[in-house]
Amino acid sequence: MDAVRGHLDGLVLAVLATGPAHGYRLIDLLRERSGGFFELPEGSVYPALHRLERAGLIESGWSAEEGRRRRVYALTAGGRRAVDERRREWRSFSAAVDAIFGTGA
Amino acid sequence: MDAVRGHLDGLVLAVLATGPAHGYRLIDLLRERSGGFFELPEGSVYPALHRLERAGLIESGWSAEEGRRRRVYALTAGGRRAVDERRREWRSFSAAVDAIFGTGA
DNA sequence: AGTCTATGCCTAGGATCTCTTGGTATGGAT
DNA sequence: ATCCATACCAAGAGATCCTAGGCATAGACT
Repeated sequence: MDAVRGHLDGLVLAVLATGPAHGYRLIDLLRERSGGFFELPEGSVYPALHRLERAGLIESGWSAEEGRRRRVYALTAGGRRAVDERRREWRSFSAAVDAIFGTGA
Repeated sequence: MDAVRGHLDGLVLAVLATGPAHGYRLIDLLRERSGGFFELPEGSVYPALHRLERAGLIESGWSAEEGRRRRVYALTAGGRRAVDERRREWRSFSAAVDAIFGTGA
């Protein structure tokens, strides 16, 4: 999934905008909501989560239900603003790329 | 323009699919056809062209008209196939991202 | 004649990001 | 008892884009 490069953070934020989730669950949600397109390895998603937390866009807490340790992430106020920003950027970007590729085969 | 990461090669191929061009002109075409969105520095585009030529997707020749030296690039047969492939990949990818971002603000 | 700007090519190095590969641990099923 | 899914993490490799330079010619302006 090298094509997500530069867009992964926005995607993670967008999923978390629909509710808190832990890393492993997030990978499932990204796959499900993309119609199976995104099959992201843990080695991509976990670093992204740490990055976003360092940036103050998400925050985490440990959940101990069922005895399984899970780090659950949720958007901060800044994160909620960031989602809208990333979505706007994505729309501009994809419109630009669409214009270049045109309506070919 | 860090967002193009991973998609620049496809964009370059798409522009060259509409006719040969030299590097400097390519930068103009990318800006014009994207409605001013893509303002790519030479340091991004020239390496991309060299990459694509090494990969056999484009080929170049020197043009000396007007005394100005220009390296003009054109798609190879493999390059023409690659454009269609890249466009399909882009469509899949952008549909997946759209699905994740949803129809929010 | 000299200078400036636009055109036109190029490269080295830094920064960032994703992926590969490996490790650790628990819970449930066989 | 063993295996697989769940669940977290980190180190290092690889790829790519940008910054910041360098070099050269043509045309315009002073």
